Amino acid sequence: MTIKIILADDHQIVRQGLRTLLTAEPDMKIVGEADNGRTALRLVQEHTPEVVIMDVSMPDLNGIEATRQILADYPGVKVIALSMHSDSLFVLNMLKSGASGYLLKDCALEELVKAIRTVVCKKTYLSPGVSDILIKDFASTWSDNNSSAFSILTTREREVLQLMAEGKSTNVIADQLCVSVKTVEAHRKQVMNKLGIHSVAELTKYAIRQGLTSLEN
Amino acid sequence: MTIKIILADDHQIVRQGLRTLLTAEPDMKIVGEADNGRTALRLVQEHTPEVVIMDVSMPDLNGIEATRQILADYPGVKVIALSMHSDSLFVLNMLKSGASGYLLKDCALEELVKAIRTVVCKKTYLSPGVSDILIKDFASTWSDNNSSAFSILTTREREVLQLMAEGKSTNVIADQLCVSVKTVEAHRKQVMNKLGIHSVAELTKYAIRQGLTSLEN
DNA sequence: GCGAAAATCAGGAAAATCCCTAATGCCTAA
DNA sequence: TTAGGCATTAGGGATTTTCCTGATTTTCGC
Repeated sequence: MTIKIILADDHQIVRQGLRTLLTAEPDMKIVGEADNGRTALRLVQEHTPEVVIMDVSMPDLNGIEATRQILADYPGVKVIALSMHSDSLFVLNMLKSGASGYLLKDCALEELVKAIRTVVCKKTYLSPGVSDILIKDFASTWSDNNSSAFSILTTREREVLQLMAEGKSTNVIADQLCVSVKTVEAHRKQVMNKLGIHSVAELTKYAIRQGLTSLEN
Repeated sequence: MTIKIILADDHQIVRQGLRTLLTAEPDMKIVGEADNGRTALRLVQEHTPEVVIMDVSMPDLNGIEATRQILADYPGVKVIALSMHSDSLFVLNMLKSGASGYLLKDCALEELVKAIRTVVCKKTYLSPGVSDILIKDFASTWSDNNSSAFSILTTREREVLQLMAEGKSTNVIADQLCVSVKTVEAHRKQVMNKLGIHSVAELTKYAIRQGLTSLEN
């Protein structure tokens, strides 16, 4: 049986590399490619793949949020996170969102094949080094700190927050989400109230700390 | 001869610890304490100390900027940077600003005494580990990348940018700098033009990358 | 000193934000 | 099954901020 795979990464070169590698495997087939989370979401609905290779930080809709939404609708899909940073916040948020694996981008390409085979067998796969991060972090701050963005904010609110933190104006956000400016304003207001933060600058910092957006881009 | 010292750190506990340690040295005297860069600046004018112990990230006016301004007026003053993070951006910007030493906060307190004695003898002192960072970084990205905030923006513009990135409104910034709102607006506009960035969110990210503000606070 | 750059400020138009209100749909507990 | 809570959507009008243009004073290097 063929394993259907979707690639989601905003760097074309990365996608090319992965595609080349994976097409060499006779029992794997890439059925779709996305350069942002929103497209990935749509492709999953279209193709119901077994596995999604998901970059953590992507513009528009990030990998963490995309993973949450995919798994809410398709709990059987296996998501493997792929990231440059071994930043613990990203790793933890990604795994909290339900990812089955976490790979660092500097790992050997062959590792990805191994990871895919592992997760389709209902197991999980972590890059060497990632598990260390987990242990260190669980031991310290994160054990019961459950006030992350993912428990206080609604899905829509997180979306709006991310877009704000990416520097988009209310107008642009409204367009992108296909709702009125007023709605976006309402969400932003709600986010600010919930977090007790009333400036875009501090909202941006919060979003970065929570892994909703990154310092780059 | 007594070495006059000024402490600038926004954490009271840190200042207390340092004070306790340094008062044990018969030839050293703390002549002033500040919890932000602006106060530090004023204290230097008042006391013309030999040494300033300067935290890198402080609210209102950060340690990097404060160091620049102090050394512009008092080139003989020795500034020793003190920081939690061994983040290379902070280290490099601090040293570019003219600091004579860089200590990590997790070093032994006795190291500070050693550092002070070293810098007053016209030499420099780096925490073990900091020099590694320098070498690694100079080798890679930083060799000629001179488009940092410190070469494009004026002093005033950096001040305004930092305050913006701390979430302060134009109004508050104007108050704090004792100028009119219109002036702050003009500076912000200028900053945005120079950087080609036109949203507070992205300005904030830029400021973080440049070490003008930190993710906390 | 002199010129360029920096820092300061004003007025009015345009845009974004804030505050209040409210309809709709969905889920849950009584 | 119905009432209530929450998420999402949205409008109107007041308020605030931003944007654009232009101008004066201050500073600083040569």
